[in-house]
Amino acid sequence: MAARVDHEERRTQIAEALLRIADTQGLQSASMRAVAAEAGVSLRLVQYYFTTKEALLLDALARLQGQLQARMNTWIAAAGSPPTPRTVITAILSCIVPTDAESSRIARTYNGYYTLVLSDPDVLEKHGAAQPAVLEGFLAKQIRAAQAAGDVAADQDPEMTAAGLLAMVNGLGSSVLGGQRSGEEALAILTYYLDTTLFT
Amino acid sequence: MAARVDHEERRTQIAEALLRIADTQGLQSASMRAVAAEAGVSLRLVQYYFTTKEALLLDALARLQGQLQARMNTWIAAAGSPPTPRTVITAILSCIVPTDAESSRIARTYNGYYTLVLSDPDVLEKHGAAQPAVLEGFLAKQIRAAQAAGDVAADQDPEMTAAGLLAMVNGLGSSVLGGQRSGEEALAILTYYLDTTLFT
DNA sequence: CACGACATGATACGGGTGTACCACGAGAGG
DNA sequence: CCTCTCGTGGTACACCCGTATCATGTCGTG
Repeated sequence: MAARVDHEERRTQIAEALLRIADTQGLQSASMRAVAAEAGVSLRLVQYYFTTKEALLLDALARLQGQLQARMNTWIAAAGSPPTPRTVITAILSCIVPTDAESSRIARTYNGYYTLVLSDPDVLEKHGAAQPAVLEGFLAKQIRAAQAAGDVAADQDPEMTAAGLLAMVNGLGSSVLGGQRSGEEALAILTYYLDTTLFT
Repeated sequence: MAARVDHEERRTQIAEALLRIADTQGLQSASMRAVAAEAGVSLRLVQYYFTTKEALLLDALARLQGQLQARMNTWIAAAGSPPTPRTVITAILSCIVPTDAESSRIARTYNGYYTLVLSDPDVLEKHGAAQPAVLEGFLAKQIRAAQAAGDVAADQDPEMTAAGLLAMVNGLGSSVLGGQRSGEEALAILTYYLDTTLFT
C-alpha cells in the first residue's frame, strides 16, 4: 500500500495544514487531529512525520519565518530599482502591516506563536533564530544609510528609531487583527509617520 | 453551614484568582478548577457565583480594565501639579510600558484576552467598552492641547500621532513580555521618541 | 523468491475540560 | 415549629487532547 514516499513533501503538506488552521481558527485550535483532518491524512501520519506536537509547531514556525522573509524580499524588490534606503525601509515596514490576505495570515499566526512562547519560553530556545532582533539591526543599518543619503535627519539615533518603528508596526498590526481599524488605516498611520517625521 | 454571604466579595475573590493565574501561567491555564484551587474554594462555588466560564472571564476583564484605569489616574496625578498636556501624555504612555510588577501583570493579562478575542470575536461584543478607541481619543485631545501650549509642532495630525504612539507603546510592551528587551530599555525608546521628535 | 524495512491504519490509554446533577445543613420567614 | 430557599460539597458525564501500541499491506533488496 505504501511506496517509498517523499518525506519532505508530506512534511510540507502537514505543516501547511497547521498554518492554515492557525490562520482561520487560531493556533490553539491546531490539534494533532485537526491538522490531520485539514491535511487529509490520518492522525497516525502526523505522528509519523513529526513525532511530537512540539516538533510540528517548531517546523511550521520555521516555514512561516521563511514565508515572511520571502514576502519582504519581494516587496523590497518591487519597491524600486535601484533600491534606496528610503524605499527599502518603507517596503519592509509596509509589508508587515496586515493589508492583504497573506500579511493578515502571517500576522495572525505569528501572534499565535507569540502567545505560545509567553506560556512556555523554552520553545523560543529550541527554535534557533531570534528574528526580531536581526530585523531590527537590519532596519537600523538602513536608517543609517538613509542618514548618509540625507533622507533622515542626522541627529536621529538609528537603533532607537528602528526599535520604535518596529514596535509601532507591530502594534498597528495587532490593532488591525483586533478589529480596531482596517489595514488601510493602519498603513496610512505608518505612512504618515514615515513621510512626516522620519524622512526629511 | 452557610450563612448569608456577601456575593460581591466572593466574586472579587474568585475573579482576582483568575487574574493571578492569567499573570503567572497565562490565561489559557485559567481553567475553572485551577481558579477554584487558587481562590481556595470548591469548583462548585465558581460555578455558583459565575454560572459559566465566559461570564467569569468577562467579569475579570472588567476588573482588569478598572485596574488599568486606576493606575493611569495615579500616574497622571503623580506626574506633576498642575498637570500639563505634556506630563499627562508622558504619564499615560509610560505607565503602560511593563516596567514594574503591576504593569507587567496587566500587559500579560491583556495580551491573553487579546488572543481570546482573536479566536472568538463575540466576546468583544458582549463586553461593552471599546477601551483602546476611547483612550486614543483622549490622547489625541491631549496632543491638541499640547499644540495649543506650543509643546508639539502645530502641523502634526493629532489623531494620526495618537494612534501611532499607542501602537508603538503596545508593540514595545509585547517585545518586553517576549523577552526581547527589558522594561527600562523599552521605556528609554519611548522617552527618546517623545523628547526627540514629538515634543519641540 | 523471500525477508525485512517502510508507510499506514485503527484504536486504546490516561488525563484535562466545562457543565450538570444530586444531596444536605443552616438560617430566615410564616 | 415548620418549611423553604440559599450556600456548599461531591461527583458524574461527555468530550477533546497528545501519545503509545499493535497490526498489516507493500515495496526494495539480497
